[in-house]
Amino acid sequence: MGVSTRSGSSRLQSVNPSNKQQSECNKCNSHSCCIGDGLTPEQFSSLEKIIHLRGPFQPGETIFKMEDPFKSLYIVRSGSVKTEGIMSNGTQLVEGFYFAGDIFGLEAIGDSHYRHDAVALEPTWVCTLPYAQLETLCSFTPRLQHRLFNLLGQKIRQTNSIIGRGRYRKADERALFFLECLYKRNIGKKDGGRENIRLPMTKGDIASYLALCPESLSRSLRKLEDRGIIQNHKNAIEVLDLGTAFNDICK
Amino acid sequence: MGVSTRSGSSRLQSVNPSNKQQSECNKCNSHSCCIGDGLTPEQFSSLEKIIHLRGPFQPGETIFKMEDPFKSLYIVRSGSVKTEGIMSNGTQLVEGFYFAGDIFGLEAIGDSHYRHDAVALEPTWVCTLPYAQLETLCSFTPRLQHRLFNLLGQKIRQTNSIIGRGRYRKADERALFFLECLYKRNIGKKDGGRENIRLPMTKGDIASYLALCPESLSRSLRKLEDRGIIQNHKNAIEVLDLGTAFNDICK
DNA sequence: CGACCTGTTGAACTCCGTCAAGGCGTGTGG
DNA sequence: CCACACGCCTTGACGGAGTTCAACAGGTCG
Repeated sequence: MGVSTRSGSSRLQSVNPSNKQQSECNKCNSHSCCIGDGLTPEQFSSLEKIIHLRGPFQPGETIFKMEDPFKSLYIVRSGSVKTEGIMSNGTQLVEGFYFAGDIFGLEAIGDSHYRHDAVALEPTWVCTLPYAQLETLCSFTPRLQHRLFNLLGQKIRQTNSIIGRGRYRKADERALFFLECLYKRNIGKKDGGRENIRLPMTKGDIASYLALCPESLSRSLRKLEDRGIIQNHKNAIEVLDLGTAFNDICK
Repeated sequence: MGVSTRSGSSRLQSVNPSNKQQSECNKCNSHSCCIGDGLTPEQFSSLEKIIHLRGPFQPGETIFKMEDPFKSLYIVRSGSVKTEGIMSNGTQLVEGFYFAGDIFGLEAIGDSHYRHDAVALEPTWVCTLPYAQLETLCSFTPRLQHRLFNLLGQKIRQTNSIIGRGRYRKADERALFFLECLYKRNIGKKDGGRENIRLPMTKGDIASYLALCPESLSRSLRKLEDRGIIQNHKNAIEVLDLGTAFNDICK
């Protein structure tokens, strides 16, 4: 869930759709992004007909809420999104982070409503994929069906990898693993010569996502900093020696 | 993942296919089980053509291994199955439990191989659903496609519910929540007047699944026993007062 | 019978959550 | 412009929950 561990479509550059026209995704030549990979032009235009661009959402603005009836899947076009649910005791918890090219809302498939809120972390544009129409389109387009099945399988694997195995890790390892995931997505995005992981979410959000209290995360980051692995900033983390540390700490 | 929280198809009785003929599933009138819900007879027979019955697997016997190339989804016909993966440091961890009517192997969709081993917990029969053929069939059968999408969405929700939210719970709550899930599946299966939860897996497996050490689970079960909520046996747990305790402890 | 596996119990220690306080950046209002 | 409040993050001290280590009980299988 959330922070992607894949490599393929994760390099999608974020494109700022400043005009409300359909803008070109520099991977797929379409705003339908990664889901349209490998379609013929005709299939592509069918897909484009059902997709809508929505935005901009301002930081903290809600894209959909738990109570909303499930109508659409979403793809992040630019910006970033968190999803957060609520425990039976009332505490909120962050369930995923999504960046440009990521699809979200998959958890709601087969359900009547969403199970969590989706909130923009920064100025954000999204594409909506009306699900009923998408499913119909899939039944005429084996390639699209194949893509969607694969995305769902991938989502399950990601959840197992990050959430599932994260449970067995200690706080330091969780923090490091999280950074590793973000880092993989940010390859090539060097700010001023140094490799930076930008953090559009708060540290509190990260802590919640990792099932840690904010204090524990803060201490873990401090430890990593003391070891010379990272440098901790307010809205970013500077990467000094992530690779070897990762192999070292997470074995 | 694993322990199902749904209610609909969970009541599928386990059927012992003692003859290798196609045997009747008493919900779907077919060994294709829940996935074939709502298909026309012709669609049904297409589905049945690609499905194969395999078994019996003996306790501890492997149904598929991590290294195996992904070829098929599986449905538990009778008996029960655990899936277990391996952490980077080498420790094994149980990722799911599956009972009659449950589908497993979904995590492998879109991947070249399985990500974990599947092991029978007791004498077990399974149905194999060759995935490539299933996908092809889906593209001719919107209803089947719909079912499979829904199963995938459901799987994601289950994982989020049990694994995701379980992380924030304390040991006692995790144990209780796990029992609650099993109990819901076992409604109507009263052994000798008292409500029993049969445990085909070891306590160690359960502990691993809940991300606890076996000692902690043992102590948690003891606490629940002392409170008069359950009675702990070797391969079963007797339910005394689960409902109120659940509302009480998990709020 | 003894070897082995699973599960349970006790004691010591470790990690992390909780509580409390303070620093820093930002926005607001005087 | 400064004062102040507020949210976010950090740091320290403490305590509790859970892991680790060790020993043992009960069942199963050779």
